[in-house]
Amino acid sequence: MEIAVSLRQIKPPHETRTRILDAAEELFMLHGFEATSMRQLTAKAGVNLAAVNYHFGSKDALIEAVFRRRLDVMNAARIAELDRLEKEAAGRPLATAAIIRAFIGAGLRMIEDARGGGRNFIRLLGRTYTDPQKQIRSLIGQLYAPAMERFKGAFERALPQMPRDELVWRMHFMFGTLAYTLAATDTVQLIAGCKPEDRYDARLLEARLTAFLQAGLLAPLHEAKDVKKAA
Amino acid sequence: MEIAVSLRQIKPPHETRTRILDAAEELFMLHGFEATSMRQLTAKAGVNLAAVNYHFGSKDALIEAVFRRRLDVMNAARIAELDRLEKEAAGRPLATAAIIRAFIGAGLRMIEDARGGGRNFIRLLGRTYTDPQKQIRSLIGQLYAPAMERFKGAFERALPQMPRDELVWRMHFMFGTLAYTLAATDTVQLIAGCKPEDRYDARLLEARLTAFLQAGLLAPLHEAKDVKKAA
DNA sequence: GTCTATAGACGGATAGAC
DNA sequence: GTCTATCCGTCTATAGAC
Repeated sequence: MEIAVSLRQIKPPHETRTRILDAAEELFMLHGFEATSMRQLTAKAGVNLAAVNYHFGSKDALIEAVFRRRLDVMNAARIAELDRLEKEAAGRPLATAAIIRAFIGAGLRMIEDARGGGRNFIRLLGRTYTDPQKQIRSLIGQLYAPAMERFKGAFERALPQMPRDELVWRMHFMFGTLAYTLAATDTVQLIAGCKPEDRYDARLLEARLTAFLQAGLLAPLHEAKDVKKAA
Repeated sequence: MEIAVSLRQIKPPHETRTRILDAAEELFMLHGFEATSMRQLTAKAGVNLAAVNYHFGSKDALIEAVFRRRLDVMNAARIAELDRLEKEAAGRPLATAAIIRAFIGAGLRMIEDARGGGRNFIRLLGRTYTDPQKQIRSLIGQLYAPAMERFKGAFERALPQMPRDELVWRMHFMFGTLAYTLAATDTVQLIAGCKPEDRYDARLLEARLTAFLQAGLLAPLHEAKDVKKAA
């Protein structure tokens, strides 16, 4: 008699939300936030046009939800890995390379998840660090802040001799390298015909990135100490 | 009698084009391509709404013109600097740091040009490497291609012992660091309250970037040689 | 070359039936 | 929760007067 009830049992209560989030993740990655319309998005998700506003309130709120869903667990994993390493080290400072791997590992593992949409998200995330909309960058910054503080502390203990402002810049360079590497798809092919499958080989990429970033973070201090800023 | 004629003499023939390009550069940097409307753009430029289509044909063609105007001279300067260095070296291979400086110098000099709009363009460019629209990335790649080939050759001569595919990846990492550093404005402040004026001190930034990138490019090869790709 | 006016399509959001 | 129908604003592009 109540067909609606039996249908609802087949379809879990939050499936619509999830379908919307997955479709949004992919379309935002492919075309950007502005260029993705609610009509495209709901069509791809196989849900009604009005469902986005019902479940999320607005397009902006949906964008926020897309990032919260993944970033919270991603940064928690980063912090957990750092906790594990520090417990293991029992008070001794960590190796720089180990901290780097703890940071980049979360993103690299996700890039191999092509099915679950993780790869879509990682590419979207890498681009969004430099999104024109201040509101979006600020959301990302807020979601990153706890992990950022945690890793900054770990690097400070690992590199006690490095000036604080230099460390901040080198961490900034590190995020840049990672963000761009995960977001960009064309440059490598542009420079040289690189095998497409290499781009998503997380183990190979991790080795390459770690070697590059470790050397950069540990680089000798530049001599331009005469370039002093005015008070 | 002919007031229109005297007015036209005050206003050079291409001033309208230039005003449009300058306004577009700034608004594209601030809000992105999609979020910038022709109405905002022409209002800011102080020209008529129809002027963009008259002078450029379409919004897409305007976007292309914005990049061509700056990138052509920027990459020509990069190549000229490399020519100069190689002539000076008279056959000996160049130092890695010198090649790096020849590449990043063009962008860093532009970032100091706040008045002429150079800074706007650099931040826009840094973000556009990872633009969602394939058409735009492809344009950028095309405008970069000659300089890219030239620098790849210079690095190959400077680092003859480095495997070609490893070099390509390290150059990719280098572009990423530079692109992100020039495009991003928030991360440095997020990690630590960095003095805002430092972000645009090109000499300081050049020293920091060169130290980081040189070490990264010259890093020992990673040991993951067992990770072989299938044919 | 510059302007006004408008065509014509598409955007996000919502009211209200079911 | 889901759906249809629709409001109303904004968009790019262009026609045609000056």
